[in-house]
Amino acid sequence: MPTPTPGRPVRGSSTGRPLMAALDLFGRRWSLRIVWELQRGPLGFRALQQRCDNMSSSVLRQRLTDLATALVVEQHPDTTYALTPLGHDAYRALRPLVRWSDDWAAALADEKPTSQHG
Amino acid sequence: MPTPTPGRPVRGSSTGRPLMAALDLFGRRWSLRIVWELQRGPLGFRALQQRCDNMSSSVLRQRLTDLATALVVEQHPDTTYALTPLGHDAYRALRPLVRWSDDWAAALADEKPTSQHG
DNA sequence: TCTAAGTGCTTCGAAAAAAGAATCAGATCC
DNA sequence: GGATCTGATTCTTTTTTCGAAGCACTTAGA
Repeated sequence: MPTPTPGRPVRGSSTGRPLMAALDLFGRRWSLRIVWELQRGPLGFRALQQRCDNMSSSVLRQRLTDLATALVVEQHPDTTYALTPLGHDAYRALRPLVRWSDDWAAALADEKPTSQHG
Repeated sequence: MPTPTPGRPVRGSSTGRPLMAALDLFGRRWSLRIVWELQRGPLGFRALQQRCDNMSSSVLRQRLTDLATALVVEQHPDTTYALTPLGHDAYRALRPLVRWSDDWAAALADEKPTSQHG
């Protein structure tokens, strides 16, 4: 399970296009979430795990390795994990998704109202 | 494997926050890619499959169901699949990722040059 | 009508990834 | 010493994905 890297073929794409590598990296479970949770500041392994709804520690370890290899996350001397500058950029790139998810929630609530009276 | 829906607990989050549902939806393999490929116009099932590096048809079907339930994708009367308005918004929200992936590629190339001469 | 090729879609066994709990070693505190 | 944190590993089970094969249907041609 190699870490996706631009310039080389990745899961689901043989072109090596950076975007495809990014889609592979962030298409892995918990990747987006970890970036999201680290954005507010460095966290220790267990604290991060708790922030991520007590995700499996084995997977967390794997994702941290992936993201560190991808230079998105780094481990500080005090062993906490934090976003690199590149990681913060990734967060900013992902930020419009928050806005979208709110619109999405509104649209879904409109489409199928959750058993409200009217 | 229920489709993530804002307002209800999803894989990896019990809060029902829209963002967490979105992270679950797009954290599934191929979800991001499908939105990406459909952005240029409607595609039939097999054409879409080919665009997605011949991804497994069983997973494509599952993802299309997920995305359709989430009102991100819809099937036209001629059986082609297309983004809904909400889907196009999602694409726009994801677009900064392209920019980032280029920066990312540049940073990685800088960090570990791929065995170039000098 | 038979055949061939193209759809959208389904099924199923195998492989890969994730879940989840137990555990280890080191540090800290009492 | 004993309890309790920590980061990290290992192992087994469950879930997800893969990937090939096949089905039902449509179109086109002989």
